[in-house]
Amino acid sequence: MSTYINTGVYLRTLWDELRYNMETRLKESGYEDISPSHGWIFYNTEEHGSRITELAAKARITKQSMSVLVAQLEQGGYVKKIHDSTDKRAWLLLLTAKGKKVKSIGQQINFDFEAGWKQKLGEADYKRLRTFLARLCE
Amino acid sequence: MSTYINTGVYLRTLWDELRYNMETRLKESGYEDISPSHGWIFYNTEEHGSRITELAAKARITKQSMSVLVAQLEQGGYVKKIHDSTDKRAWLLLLTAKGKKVKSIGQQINFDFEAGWKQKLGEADYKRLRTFLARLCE
DNA sequence: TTTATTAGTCAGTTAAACTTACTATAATAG
DNA sequence: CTATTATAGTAAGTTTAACTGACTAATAAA
Repeated sequence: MSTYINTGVYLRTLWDELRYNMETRLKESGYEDISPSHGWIFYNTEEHGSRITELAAKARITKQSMSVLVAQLEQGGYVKKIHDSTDKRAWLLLLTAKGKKVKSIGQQINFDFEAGWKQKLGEADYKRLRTFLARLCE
Repeated sequence: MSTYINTGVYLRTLWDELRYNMETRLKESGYEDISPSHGWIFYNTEEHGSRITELAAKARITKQSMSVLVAQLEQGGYVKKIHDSTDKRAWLLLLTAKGKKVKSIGQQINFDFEAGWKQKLGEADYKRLRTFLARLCE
């Protein structure tokens, strides 16, 4: 009488493992002032610069909350703000060299962790899994 | 020059959609005193009863934090605590009838949402996806 | 030119985590 | 059989990341 396990439970379990790993590894690497919510900013800040309002909307938090997170990263030297030449009210958020380094470290940490998944499923099935997930995210 | 998207990004995106849907639907159904953190308790409280310490460890939060969440659910009438006959220090947490109802509503909400995913991938591929995820969660 | 919208800040609040310190019960070691 | 240690849970206070409401400045639209 095994009960049906919602797909979301699997997603949550795996996402949680991944996030836990990231926190642990980043702390080991000496980045103690970065939290998962900051991580989102590293990942979603565009090369050419992103607006706070735009980031907030994508992250589904208020612009005030995003302002606070950004201010923390600014203090840590991970991001900087420049004036937006096309709109004098607006700022553009950019990753600094330090920020870009952390971003790539983070991506590598996830990539390494996911290598364990690849091994568990085998190369072919892991690729299929990724295709399915990508289709669902479209 | 498309860059590799970490699998975790897909997981997070989908998990986020699901959670957002759950919050919206539960509120619509009139359950405004239940948050995602409480949802975890509904899902993980065993039929025969669970200890706070045990739940806290599984959820990777402190027992104090779990105590607070449990107290809130207790006040809402979703759970009750009974003495553990095998250990006089301990309590066993149980879902009340109201709690069980909310749990099944929640599962149905997710199931309905995931039906959209099933449709997007097709029955066969969705089943494969679930198998892959289940294997990774083992 | 007034009015509405948009980008962002400031001040204060809430929720869910945290830490440190505590009580009560149980298990174990001398 | 006591003394110590471990475990279950509570209490008080703190931190963090979210929130709301009220604001300024720049821009767009009527």
